[in-house]
This record gives sequence, structure tokens and C-alpha cells, in this order.
Amino acid sequence: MSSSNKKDIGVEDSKLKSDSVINAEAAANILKNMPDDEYLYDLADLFRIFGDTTRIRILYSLFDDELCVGDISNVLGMSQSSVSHQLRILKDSKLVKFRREGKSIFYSLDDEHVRSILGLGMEHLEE
Amino acid sequence: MSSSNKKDIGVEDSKLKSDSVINAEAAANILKNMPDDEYLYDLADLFRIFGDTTRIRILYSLFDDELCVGDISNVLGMSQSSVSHQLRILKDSKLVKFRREGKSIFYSLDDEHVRSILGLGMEHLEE
DNA sequence: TGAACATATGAACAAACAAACATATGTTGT
DNA sequence: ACAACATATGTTTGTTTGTTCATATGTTCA
Repeated sequence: MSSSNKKDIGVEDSKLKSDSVINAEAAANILKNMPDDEYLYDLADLFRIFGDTTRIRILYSLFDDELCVGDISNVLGMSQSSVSHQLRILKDSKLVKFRREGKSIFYSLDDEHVRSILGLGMEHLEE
Repeated sequence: MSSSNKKDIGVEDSKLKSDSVINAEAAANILKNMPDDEYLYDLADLFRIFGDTTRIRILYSLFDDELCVGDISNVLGMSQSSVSHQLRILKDSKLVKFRREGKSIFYSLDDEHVRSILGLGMEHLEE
């Protein structure tokens, strides 16, 4: 804590917004409407998954169809180990699912949120 | 959702590595439909911004109304420096905008994508 | 059962990053 | 111009994290 949270509020301004610090009631209201910290932590965790180029590329390679690990490695020109490590992260976050077929394991996007989140991100970039 | 059309492939395609299941044409098609690397890098950059609890909390504190830096510090119980550093990152990514009013600088969400991206993330968590 | 193949996992290392501290920039009122 | 205030920024530091290498697990087929 470094600054006081009270100052001379403008005489003509009865609304919340002014050129001074908000009051304690408004602050409490903000905190009340905010999800609890654990939830926000999970949310940040989720977006952190999307925050890596390798994982983004993996997700995009799975956009239309499932692929096995070796295919992803070949398509993206990455090592099998690296792809597998990242797939585990994507799997733990329920962003991809998998099915085994013989020696291969096929990965695919787990739900529609993945596509829509990627889509919204792209929309934001186009501005 | 398509999922089971990759069986008898890769056998006669000598260009493929041994662990490939899809053929070269399919692989080329995936790459063709994928945004270029620079774009994907920007996309990962954008989501990385959301991938931190501090920034998520800042964004949520701005969900309904603008706030100045000191208000955010007080509401979230964080140092002014830390908030300011993170606001710069949010500002550079066009996730928040600001206006000066006297000594204070008021920050607010820059566009509706911020709210919708957060919303989609929350939807994904509820499953 | 053993060999070949496909994927997963553990450990080590370097790069990226957020928080803390100190300091600088910019604004207002006296 | 000076003092007080609000915010921004440079630097250091401890932590997180993605990649690589080596190895383990698991599957198929002869």
C-alpha cells in the first residue's frame, strides 16, 4: 500500500468517476464481482496454454482433422519429443483428446471452444 | 466432425518418413491452410498476455468500469510498479486503452474481444 | 519371445518473465 | 520554481518453461 485512497472529491460530481481515487465501497464492489483467485488462476493457466507458438501450431494442425504424433512432428518439422511434451500439456488442459489405433495415437481437438478461442484471438489481431 | 479417413495411406509415398500415416498431399494441405508463422507468433503472443494471473485480475477489475493505476493497485493489493508494468504490456497488446485526467491515468478495456475471450475461457473451464 | 516401431517421460540447461526496488517523467497547485 | 502526487521505466533476481537428449513404456508382427 503506497497511496491514500481518499481525496477531495469534486464538489459538482456525485457520480463514481472523478479525477480521484475510488472510494472503499466501489473497490469492494469490484472485488465482489470478480471470480475468486483460484478460478482466475485456472483461467490464466488455460490461456497460458495458448500462449506458445508450438502449441498454437499443433492446435492449428488439428483444426480440421485428427493426426498422430509422428504426423504432427513431420508436418511441423519438430522433434517427436517436443511434440509429445506439448501434447501432454494440451491433453491435461482438455484442449485435445486422443484415441489409440495400433501403434499410433491420434490426437484431435477436444471441444469447440478451442476453435472459437483461436478465432476470437485472430479477430482481435485484425484491427 | 471428420475422424476416420486415414487408413490406407502413406504406403506408396516414398517421400514420407516411416512414422507418417498421412500422405504428403494431406500434409501439404494442412500447412497451406495454416496461417503463416509470423501470424501464429502474434497469436501466441496475444494469448500469453492472458496467461498471467496478475494481468487477468487487472482485466477483470476493468471489466465494468475504467480505473486509474492507483485504484487498481489498491483494489488488487499489488504494488504500483507491478501494476504499471503489466498495464504497459496490456496496452501494447491493445487490450486496454487509457486517457489522462489530471495527474491520474484511467485505464479501460480496449475492445469487446477482451470480454468475449475471457468469457470463452470461462466456458471452457466449466466442463 | 524378440525386433521394430510409435509414443511417453525424466533430467538438464538456457531463455523468458514477473516481482521488487530504485529512479525518472509528467502533472497540479502554491 | 518548488513540492507533492501519479505513473512510467530501468535493473536485478528468483522462478517458470520449452527444448534436447536419453531412456522407458507400449504395440504389432514374425
